[in-house]
Amino acid sequence: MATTTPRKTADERRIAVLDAATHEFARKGIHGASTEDIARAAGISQPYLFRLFGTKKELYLATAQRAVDDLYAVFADAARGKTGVDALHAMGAAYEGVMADRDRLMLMLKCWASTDDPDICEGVRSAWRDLVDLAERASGETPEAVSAFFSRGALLTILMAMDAFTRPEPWSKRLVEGCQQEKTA
Amino acid sequence: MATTTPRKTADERRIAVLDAATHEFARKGIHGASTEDIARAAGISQPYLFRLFGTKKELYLATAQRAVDDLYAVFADAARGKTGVDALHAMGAAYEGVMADRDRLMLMLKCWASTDDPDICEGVRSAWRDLVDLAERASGETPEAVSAFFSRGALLTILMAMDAFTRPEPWSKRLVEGCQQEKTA
DNA sequence: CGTTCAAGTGAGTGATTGATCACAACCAAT
DNA sequence: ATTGGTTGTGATCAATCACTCACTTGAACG
Repeated sequence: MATTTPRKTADERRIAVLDAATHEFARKGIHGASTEDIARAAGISQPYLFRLFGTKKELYLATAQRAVDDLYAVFADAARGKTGVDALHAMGAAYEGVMADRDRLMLMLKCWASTDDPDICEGVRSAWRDLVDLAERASGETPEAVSAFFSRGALLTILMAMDAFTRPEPWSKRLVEGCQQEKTA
Repeated sequence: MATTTPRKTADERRIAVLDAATHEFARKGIHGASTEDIARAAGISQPYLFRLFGTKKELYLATAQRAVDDLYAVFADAARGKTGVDALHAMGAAYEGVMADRDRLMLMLKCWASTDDPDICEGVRSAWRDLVDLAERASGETPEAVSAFFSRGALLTILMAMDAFTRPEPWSKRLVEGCQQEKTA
């Protein structure tokens, strides 16, 4: 009656753990989320999580890295073959798709706010450096336009973090609309 | 030889605790900071901290509330007697002064990213509602202008969180300059 | 002095958590 | 069938943390 236990490769488990960790870290942050909850959500035991990732912080860094790598890929795909404001518009439109994945965006926002840990801070800086470089190279636009692009992204991310889209209010709707209307004049 | 222990009022102690809590919460967040560290930094024992604030979360909410109240007062002062874009410019200039207080800004950013707790989330929403209302009423500007104002503030806050001002890099300088140059055309 | 109330703390507690280690189960190859 | 490597876990530990309780110290007042 012993049920056979189908095994999976360590890489499959790693992905499952990263998925679970994205969800948990996005809600409770690195200090609030527990490795036990993550392991349970990933369907493995907690000791095995440490075997796969060594340390809670390493797991956190890996989770954040995957999120930002995905975002970079999305932006690069969107901008491919486009130049100027077209590239920025395409990236902006792509970001709206990214925002559907609330966990991933919340995780990144939490990272941006995690200045206490130098390793996390360094990862965030290099991620932003890459994203800014991509936006500048793909669009060839002025610093003003690039800044406006990232400014809007920052505001939209914060608005999404405070549930402004699932529980909209007049003021938040106005902010979002003001964000989307770009120089229609 | 027993040194006299000069006593202070509970309100004085509360302020000292709020100061210490602002610093600790700003760096490590609500889950990462410990009440013992906060109490020590405030110069009192940890049990007395609980007598003064009841709960760690209540202390966190009080700390965040004070920070946002201060910010609101700064904006209201800056905009007093001004209208239109002048009001927004004055508020923007005042925000640069606010950014000198890194702890307060980091605390607010951490709050914006704290979506897991409904109480904190509600406080953040009402704080933003007040700030947006103030900016709209004081300036009377279009949603586009108000959104641009808050967008820039969001980006600058995130940039400050990742030490972009104390450890500037070319890409971050470009972003900041692009933020400051507003419609010079 | 004696009373009273607020300020303040030492000592502890139950619960959680990151991390470790010994050990078991499964599978492929010789 | 034995070997060896990978997957996977139960049990446990040392530390930390939010929070409590009993208790003490100081000051103002009659």
